[in-house]
Amino acid sequence: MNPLDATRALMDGLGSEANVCMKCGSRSIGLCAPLDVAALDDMSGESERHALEPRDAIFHQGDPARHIYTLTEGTARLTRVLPDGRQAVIGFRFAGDILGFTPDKEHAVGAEMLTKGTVCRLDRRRLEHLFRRYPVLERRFLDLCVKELAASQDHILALGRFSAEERVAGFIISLVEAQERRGRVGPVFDLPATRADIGEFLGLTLETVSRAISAFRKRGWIRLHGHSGIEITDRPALMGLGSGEGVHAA
Amino acid sequence: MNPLDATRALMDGLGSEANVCMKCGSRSIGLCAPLDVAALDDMSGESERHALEPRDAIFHQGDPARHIYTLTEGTARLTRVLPDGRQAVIGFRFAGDILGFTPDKEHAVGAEMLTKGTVCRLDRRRLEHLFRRYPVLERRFLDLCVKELAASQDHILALGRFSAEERVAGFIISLVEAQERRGRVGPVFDLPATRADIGEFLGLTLETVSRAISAFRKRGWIRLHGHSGIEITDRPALMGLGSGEGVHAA
DNA sequence: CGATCCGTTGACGGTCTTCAATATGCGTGG
DNA sequence: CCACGCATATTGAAGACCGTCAACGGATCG
Repeated sequence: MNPLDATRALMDGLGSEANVCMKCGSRSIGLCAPLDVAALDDMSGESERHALEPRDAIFHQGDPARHIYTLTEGTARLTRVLPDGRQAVIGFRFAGDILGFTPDKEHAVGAEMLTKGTVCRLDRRRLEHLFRRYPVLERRFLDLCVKELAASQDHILALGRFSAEERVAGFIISLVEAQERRGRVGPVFDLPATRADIGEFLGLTLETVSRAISAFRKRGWIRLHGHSGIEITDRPALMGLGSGEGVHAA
Repeated sequence: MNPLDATRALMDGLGSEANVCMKCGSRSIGLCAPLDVAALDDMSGESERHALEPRDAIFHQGDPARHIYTLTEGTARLTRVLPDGRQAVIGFRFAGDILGFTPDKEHAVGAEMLTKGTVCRLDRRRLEHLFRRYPVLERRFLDLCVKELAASQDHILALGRFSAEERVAGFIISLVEAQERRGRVGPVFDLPATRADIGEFLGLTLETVSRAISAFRKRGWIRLHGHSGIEITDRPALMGLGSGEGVHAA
């Protein structure tokens, strides 16, 4: 995997294929891809939808892990907090991604909405049941999980070795690519996270993120449209910086 | 999971149960735990052992992923390199851990020995075959993979939010706990990685790692025995620092 | 016994954080 | 529709932390 794909894959998280799941509506569960119609029916029949507002929690760190969720609309962030209150954003999740899957008793991370949206909730025991009935589903979880792991490792690489501007550039590119993979076309893309959210994801302060974005703007690499619109005007430049083709050339 | 467990679980990686695998000898493959004797026999019959020296590569980043490996003796590191040559150590692996499992065509990380040791090599197609014959094995991979993912997320948290000393303290604690879980008792533990390796794992330079270790020594928290022996003399202090009970108290 | 690798320590400089002030966009209610 | 107020973003200045460069010390091995 290209290091540029780091955050991209991370943010895609579990499930990013584009096919339609019966009850969940327009956007799909990547998981459903290998299932036949009967299985989809099973799965849909056992899930319930919930509408959520910005800042609503889907689940909290430490909650008993009784359900898994599919984010069907909107954007969410995964967070992890330390005993002393410091917090990090572990990743962002978009429509089609899966949240809260763990073999543990409790959720190790919390999940909160950044925008309005909806989730599909599936009881964990029912998922186990589905695993037994459709073994291919379990294999799919395994594959997605390994992909996610690779993405996390890329993020580790970025946090450990990238400068502030490199991280922000990589983040913007991954955000754009994630939206393109979901069918977005226009030159203006969504920037659903605040500077603070981005900073907590990249291990930077919000000021440093803001300065990096301003620098890109001044160099003519991007243009901002309001508080949540971003246009890429020099994609190669951003990609070069964000994928580790640093000055430290080999 | 306690944030302190971050690196610990990461370093344990896939597989840490203590039971004996037929051919691999003394230390076990965690994977084998749920299998019966016939299955173990199958698995052992299809693997081959390799002896390795320090700095030997087990596989390189980009190699076709044709095998998976069980580290049966010794310590290894997983590395990932950037186009410009910058490198990060993604994690350390110890006896009993699994290396190189991926659904992708190529290895996304490289693996090299830090010490002398041996690995058990299993053809990937044979693993797929075993998955079909013993479905519980696949489920085990999934669980281990999710655990590993949680560990990576803790490492992300550490890289993004911990100071240099906090990271080094957390690393030492996890190293010690990993060895204790493998049955090591004495007050003196093994430190199989160089300052440079530790630095590349923690996103620091070797000098900064050295300074942190010196600081702990001067505070009476640890004592060094030669180049690869470390004794913990004030464990609560190290644990407090390494688990994020920072000054920023809640 | 010299060579080499690894670790330690010091001085200096850069990057990013911190603290602070100001500006801009956005929603609300007049 | 415009004015107001709040949240978010921007920008500046100062300083902390860590990286860089460099010299030295100690251990191991041939």
